[in-house]
Amino acid sequence: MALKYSRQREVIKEFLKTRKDHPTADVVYTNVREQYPNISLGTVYRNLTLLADIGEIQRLRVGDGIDHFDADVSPHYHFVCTECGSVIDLEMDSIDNIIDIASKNFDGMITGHVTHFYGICGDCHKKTLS
Amino acid sequence: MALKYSRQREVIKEFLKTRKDHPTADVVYTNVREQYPNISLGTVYRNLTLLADIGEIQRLRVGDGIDHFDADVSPHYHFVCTECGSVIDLEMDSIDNIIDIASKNFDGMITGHVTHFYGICGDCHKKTLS
DNA sequence: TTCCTTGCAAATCGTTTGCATAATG
DNA sequence: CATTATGCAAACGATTTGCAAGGAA
Repeated sequence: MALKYSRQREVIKEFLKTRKDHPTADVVYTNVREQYPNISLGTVYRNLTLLADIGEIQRLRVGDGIDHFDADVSPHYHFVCTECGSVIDLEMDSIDNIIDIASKNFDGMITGHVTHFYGICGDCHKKTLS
Repeated sequence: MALKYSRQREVIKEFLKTRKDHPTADVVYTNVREQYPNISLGTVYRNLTLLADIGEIQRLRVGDGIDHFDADVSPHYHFVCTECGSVIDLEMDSIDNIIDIASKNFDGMITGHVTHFYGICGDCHKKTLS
């Protein structure tokens, strides 16, 4: 179970840090391949899963059926544009109180929630007007 | 594009109405097959997709990678047990105000949100104690 | 007769896994 | 040397699709 160093894992992690658009595994693969031509898709998947499991990155499921990855593991929310599909970070106040609201009439224990917002992003909205 | 009657579609819709546990396409298939032995998986998928598109049912993506379906299209929230995977309806006050909170520092237009809660359901919690 | 819907099987897509080899500690 | 990680390709599970035949309007 002990983790050993791997160049591939470092490159993947570094690449993810440079992006704020929450790329998919395939996008990671394509890009990392430019600096590391021999890397395989399987290795990318294995490392993304590993990094997500140890909490160094975050796996995002925003409803399009494809996993996205985020190097920012701090709690924050995402917006998904129904027009272009882009995934954007939202700067917003905490809404953690919704857990209390949801817990009120529930006999189990709620430990977390997943929320993402959708609509039209600023860029797509501008294009609609022109 | 005009919709024509189909026995299969009716049976699928009726079955979904009898269940409040948000079955997957495969569960729908297996169950409908008992009353309609010749129905094919493809037909089930086609009709679930069609019904979701015209708003007669709801497609649920709760993060397990498998689509669930819900005959209740009224706005409500779901709880997912991390122990047994069951998807349960929550009776809770509206949290629609989170859209306003999210919109505050955002330049696009937010039209909706998806939220689901997770934790340990009542049943699993009881089993843990015993 | 038009054309929507079906059953079936093959295809697709994202993701995982087995295996022999390479790299790390 | 023990063990973890890799590349490759095959396998996987959920879902979609092409096609010829069946059923509704």
